[in-house]
Amino acid sequence: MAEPRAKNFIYEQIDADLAAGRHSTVVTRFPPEPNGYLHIGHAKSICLNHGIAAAYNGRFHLRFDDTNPSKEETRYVESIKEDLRWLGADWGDNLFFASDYFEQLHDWAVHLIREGRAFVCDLSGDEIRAHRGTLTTPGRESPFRGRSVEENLDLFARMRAGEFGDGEKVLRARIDMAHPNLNMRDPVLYRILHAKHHRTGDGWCIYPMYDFAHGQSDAIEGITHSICTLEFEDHRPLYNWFIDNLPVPHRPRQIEFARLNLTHTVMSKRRLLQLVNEGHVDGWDDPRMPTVSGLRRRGYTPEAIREFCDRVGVAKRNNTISLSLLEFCLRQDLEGRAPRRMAVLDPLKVVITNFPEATETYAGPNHPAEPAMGEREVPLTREIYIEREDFMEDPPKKYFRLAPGREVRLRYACYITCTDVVKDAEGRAVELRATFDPESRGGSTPDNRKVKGTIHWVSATENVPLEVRLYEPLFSAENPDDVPEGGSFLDNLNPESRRTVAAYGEPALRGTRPGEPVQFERKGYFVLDADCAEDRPVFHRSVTLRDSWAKQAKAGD
RNA sequence: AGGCCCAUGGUGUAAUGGUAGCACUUCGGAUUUUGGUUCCGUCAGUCUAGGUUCGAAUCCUAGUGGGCCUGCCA
Repeated sequence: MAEPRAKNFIYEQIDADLAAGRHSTVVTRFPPEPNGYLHIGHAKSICLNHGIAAAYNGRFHLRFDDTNPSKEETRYVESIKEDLRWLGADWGDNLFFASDYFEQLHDWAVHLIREGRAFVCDLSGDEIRAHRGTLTTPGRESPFRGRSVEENLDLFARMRAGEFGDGEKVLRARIDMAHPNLNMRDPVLYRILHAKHHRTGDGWCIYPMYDFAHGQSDAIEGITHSICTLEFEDHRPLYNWFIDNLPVPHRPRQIEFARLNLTHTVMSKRRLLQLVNEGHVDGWDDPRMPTVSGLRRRGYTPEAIREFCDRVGVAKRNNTISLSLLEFCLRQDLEGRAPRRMAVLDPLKVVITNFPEATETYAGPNHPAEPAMGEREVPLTREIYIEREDFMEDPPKKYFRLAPGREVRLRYACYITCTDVVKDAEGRAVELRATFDPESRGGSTPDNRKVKGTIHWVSATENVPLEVRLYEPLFSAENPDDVPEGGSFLDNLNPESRRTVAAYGEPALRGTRPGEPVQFERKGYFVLDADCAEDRPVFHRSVTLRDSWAKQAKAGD
């Protein structure tokens, strides 16, 4: 038996089932409804299910839970498959649809009717609700509960034949209207829906409810462990009731775990949809969205997401994971593989007054610790841009970047000393004058003098203009729901969540391909947008580098 | 209010009746041609009260706190 990397309570239960001989193999599944896009919470479930199947050398199924034609569309099926493939969750030949089982499910409904365990009910939706009772009071039995098997069979057949309109009748299980678990109070099994289904078309006008479809679909596929989130805990007795009362070929077991929550974001489909519909973001794949497509566009890698899903753990306690863990996983993954480049995001011109007119070329390793990644050429000219924040006219003690009279190293190139500050009418520095030490070419000097600061730079004449998008969390509050009485999570939307700047990059950036991570030295990891025009590259910042100076400076004020 | 579930540092997660560990975060230090990386260190935890036991984070009871459930959604 495989030794799982992260042992959690689900593995223990599976071990126990295997040890008791209840199963000889392990089969899991990911069962999305094709009515929306996948988010990082789904990724956790995918990694869990796929990881378990892999750990036990079992099978992993992708099954679309498409029992509600009024909400589901083929385009969602495609995007979900794309997201799974990208995440690396391979379902092999095991692609299924609950709608493939409609005929079998229907036969099982007939079976229940024959056994006297299901009946056709004419009550309206409102009446069923009124009969259901409340959390503290028992429900009342439907007046149609006592119909004969023959009448139920006839009525159900006519429901299927399309003789009734939407909502006129439903098929319900006959269980217990006084059950403390409301799911057991004669739950609806089938409803009438004259809607075109994305796969079965007009083949059906009655559709099974989730409860009647899910467990039986698991049983049909031989799923051994049906892993779902906590809110289905109350459905487990019903799940088991169907398995107990139907001649199903296998006996799956439902196990619940706590869904993933992340700070500074929302995770429910409803709210994500609201963000898109109300234009708070550009779309489902907006790089600020916690969707799989948004994270992908932001520059997250499947490896980083899988590592994250591994690290968050699996338990039954409600949890909220810190966004910093997600960012940590990305940095960790990109650190070793992203080629280094230089780009200036907030340019300040520097004229190196004693620099020759001709361009000089310096070699910069693509990675400081991986010589195998090679190097690229970086042109240095008399006029360059540096980051505005890398100069201070009146620096605090521990600032070791450029200041009047101070010397810094231009990364990979040489030392410069600031000699003059050119200011505009408001006294703001608009240009610096500097001199360079010809002895320092290559980044060090024969006298071995120490230069504390190394800053990045880009030639003012040999560069690539870039559009760069800088991101902050979509919500400024850790918990977007943390609002005063009567407020909305939208009140916590971060107005600074996206900032677009015009930047300059070194020429080697021209060779970057969409989706390929790069590190802009000292500024973070970036990714070239897949849809931008070739002559106007757009880079998204995936994540910043850790910045202990920023922290120190902030603590200083 | 009825049923079900949950409770370990700031966050997340281990310890399965026998020394409370790991990771993220925080804060420090070393190294560094990225204030990055790497390395080392630091702060900090078993919800409360009873009980069982030689011994309880772990088992039992009660309390407290939190989550879910009254769709012909999934």
